[in-house]
Amino acid sequence: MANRRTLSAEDWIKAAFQALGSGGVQAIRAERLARTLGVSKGSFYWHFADVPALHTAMLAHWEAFATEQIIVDTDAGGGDGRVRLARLVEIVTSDLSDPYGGLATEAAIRDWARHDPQVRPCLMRVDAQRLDYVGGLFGETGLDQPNADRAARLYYTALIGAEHLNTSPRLDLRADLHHLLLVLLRGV
Amino acid sequence: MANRRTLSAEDWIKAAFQALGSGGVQAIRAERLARTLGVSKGSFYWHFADVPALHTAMLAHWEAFATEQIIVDTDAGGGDGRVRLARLVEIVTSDLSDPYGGLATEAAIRDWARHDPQVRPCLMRVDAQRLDYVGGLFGETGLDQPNADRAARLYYTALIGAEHLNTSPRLDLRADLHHLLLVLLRGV
DNA sequence: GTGATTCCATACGGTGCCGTATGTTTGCGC
DNA sequence: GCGCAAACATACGGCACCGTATGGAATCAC
Repeated sequence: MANRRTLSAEDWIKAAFQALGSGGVQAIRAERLARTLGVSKGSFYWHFADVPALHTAMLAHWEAFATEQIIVDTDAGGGDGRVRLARLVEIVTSDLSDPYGGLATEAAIRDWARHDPQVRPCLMRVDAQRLDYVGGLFGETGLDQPNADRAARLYYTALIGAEHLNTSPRLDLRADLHHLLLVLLRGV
Repeated sequence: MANRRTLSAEDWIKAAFQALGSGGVQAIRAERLARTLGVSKGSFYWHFADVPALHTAMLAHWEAFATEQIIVDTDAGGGDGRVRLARLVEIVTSDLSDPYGGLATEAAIRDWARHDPQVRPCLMRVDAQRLDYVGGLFGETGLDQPNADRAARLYYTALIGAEHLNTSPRLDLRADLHHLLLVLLRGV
């Protein structure tokens, strides 16, 4: 019983993302999370009005996090646009599963948005911001605007696809994605 | 009360896919489906032992369907490998939502596999068969084996990505995917 | 120290679902 | 027309969850 401090809303949100990643949206339940955190559900209903309130809090956190996380992770270590674009492949093909930013979380939210119209605009904003960022990186390499934008859309699409195909360890897409990057960088 | 015949297991499976596409795996419930079909749940438990039994029946149906559906749809209308590969773009970017083969169903199953280890091998087999087929189409266009395989992996990955990005009507990936196909067909 | 506020526990009624057990109708064999 | 099996309906106990209501400990305000 080392840690006996009181819980914060962020603790609940983090646990909720853990549940989201491992079981989908339906796994986010008040009583279940309470058991995981070792408290009663009375605690939950003090921090949140109800489960939908937790949902919106999660979305707000994730939107702020996911929008800049890709930028921070990609810029870490420096390098020019080409190097940073290549780093995106490593990020996507590595299966680090930390909340909030893990791949399981991302995939779960993308699936969540498919069944909940409230989530869709949030995900669309994140995608749009990321596309702008990736397009900027392609622009840094010397591509003109239309080619950079198209390369960004295709590259981002392939990365999302790889994210959803990582269930199969047989097909290792890392080298393929690097090759795609090379092709796209040629402008064509 | 026009239709008063008795239900078959396929009727239940079709309704279950409908629920899967619109609400995810957790939406597949015996009593819920019974209400949708206008019968009681006693009917369900006559056709299936329990809900997991329905799940396995669904997977068996989907595996047989999804494996050859892409082949049938793509070959419909004929054409050489290049034409058929282009047809894949139209299939993926169109949002026909019929069970079983709809895009929502496909995405839901791909998400289902992420949370249920029993589904994973089924999805892996489907992906492998489709990759072989797409690789064969690229081979028909004159690419050598390694290039055809790599093109198939990248093309299939991008198609899957587009499938999961179709929540956003803003980015119309159709033209981009056609462009990617042109690039991949050049061998490189 | 005591009043208020924070943070949580406990207890409650209600709902939706599961799986089973058993009754009921319908059609077919003969 | 009778037995029989298919294809349901009905009714039951049980579970997991929701949200609320209320009580209690712990901490701070002053």
